[in-house]
Amino acid sequence: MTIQRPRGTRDFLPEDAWTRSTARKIMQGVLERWGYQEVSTPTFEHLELFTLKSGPSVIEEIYSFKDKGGRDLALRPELTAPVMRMYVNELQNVAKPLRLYYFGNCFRYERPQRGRFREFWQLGAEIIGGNKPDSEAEAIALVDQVLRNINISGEIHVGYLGIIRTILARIAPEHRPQVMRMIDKKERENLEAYLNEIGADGLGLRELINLKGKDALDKAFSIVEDLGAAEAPAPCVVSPGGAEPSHVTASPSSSERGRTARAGREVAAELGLDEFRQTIELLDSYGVNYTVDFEIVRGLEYYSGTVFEIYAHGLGAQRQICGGGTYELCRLFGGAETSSTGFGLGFDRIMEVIQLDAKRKAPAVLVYTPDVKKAAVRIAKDLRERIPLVIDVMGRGFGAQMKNAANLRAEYVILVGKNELDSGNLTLRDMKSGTQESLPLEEIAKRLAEKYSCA
RNA sequence: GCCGGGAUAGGGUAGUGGUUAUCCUGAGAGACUGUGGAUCUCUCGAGCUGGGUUCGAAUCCCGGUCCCGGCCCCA
Repeated sequence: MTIQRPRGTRDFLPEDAWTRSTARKIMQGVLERWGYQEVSTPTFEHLELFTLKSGPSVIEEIYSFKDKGGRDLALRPELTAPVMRMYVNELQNVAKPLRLYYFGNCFRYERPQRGRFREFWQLGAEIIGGNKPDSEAEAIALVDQVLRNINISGEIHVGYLGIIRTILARIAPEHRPQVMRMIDKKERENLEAYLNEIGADGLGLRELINLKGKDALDKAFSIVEDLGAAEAPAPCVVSPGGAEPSHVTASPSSSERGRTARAGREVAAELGLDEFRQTIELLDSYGVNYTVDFEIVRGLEYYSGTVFEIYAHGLGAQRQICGGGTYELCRLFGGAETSSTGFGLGFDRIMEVIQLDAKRKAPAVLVYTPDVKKAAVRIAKDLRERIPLVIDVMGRGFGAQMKNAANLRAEYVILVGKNELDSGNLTLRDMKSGTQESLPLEEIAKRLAEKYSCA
């Protein structure tokens, strides 16, 4: 019996690995052109980093362990928390905004299924300390561009949490997590029944989450105007999984507590709905195709403004390939509060649907007669300064080397034997056409370098 | 954690309780020490695992592992 891979992990064979790294390079190219700098953090962190962000219930889904010094550690289940930890630890004093991106493997203890593994890769970006609408539009436009560059089309759904938080404030705190969960899970009937049961229908919540597409924003304004007529208690915070948050995030409007009966426009301003409108308008300027969708809530308390998700077609049950939004995490990790906008892309799900035009080019092959092996090795070493090239290490004869070169799908073969060494020119063979030319080494290197540069 | 379907050479597969477990592909050697993916010959290589039923199990039954699809969850 051979040793198997651990459950939920994968091997990437050469072809897969090439596709993955090619796609990653294309995506990183876009991020670099938008001025984002790559960062990288440890594969494991203190468990507390993740429970602080997502609540103690995440321990169930995390690979955690005690090390030999008795420390509680965890393989990272995501990368936003580590990156923000790094920011708080080491980058708080650099000029804002800070544009960072990351690519790395993450680990979750979950039941594997399509598009879900125990070791998976995330690529994401964070823009720290920017002006909210501008940052939000940039983040969404950026991820849109990243996906375009690898020929992935997805539906971008953009939502906004300000209004929902305000409506939730009119519901008793013990009911809030459940309501939020039902919205997130799109359980409409359950939600309706539950709202009736707790006497919270008529707050405009159902109307709000049904708003989709072009007119959604205007209609949201009118719902907010209706809200303005009623008393507006303090906005609330919802904790994940019903856990009690020990780290309540300050809401922008908490100082407004107690004020009553305001005009709708004022409420809208206070909720940042005008800011959301700016975000939307900037998205139009960027030329992004999106749908306004107030049903996107991303059930987590640290999201504070615009939130968005992207869904790909042809992926089965796990079709979300991107999630992001504006959040407040710095204070939670012991830093000065700074709002950030970011997104994470599920790299593996993207790899399930990606179609790349390019294919890996096979290296050139240097075929030699066994009597000139030592000279052939020196020539190969020179050529490798410029082009990918392999040489026989099996002790094969000339004919067998040719056969092997053909099997490798090599497009070019360089022939070296006594004739070549005597004449000072090498023979370059084009394997497709079968034509051969006698050329100096330098000329061959130059020609092939061109062929391989546009790979 | 739950439901359903699977697992046979490196990859893809056939077989139905009973001889030496099929076929394709792959890999290595040779025919062939200066010219190709062909051909021929030879070689390598397999019933996930542990129990049970049976004279006999790759085949039937049970447990486990892993894979696939879905549920739960999804930072």
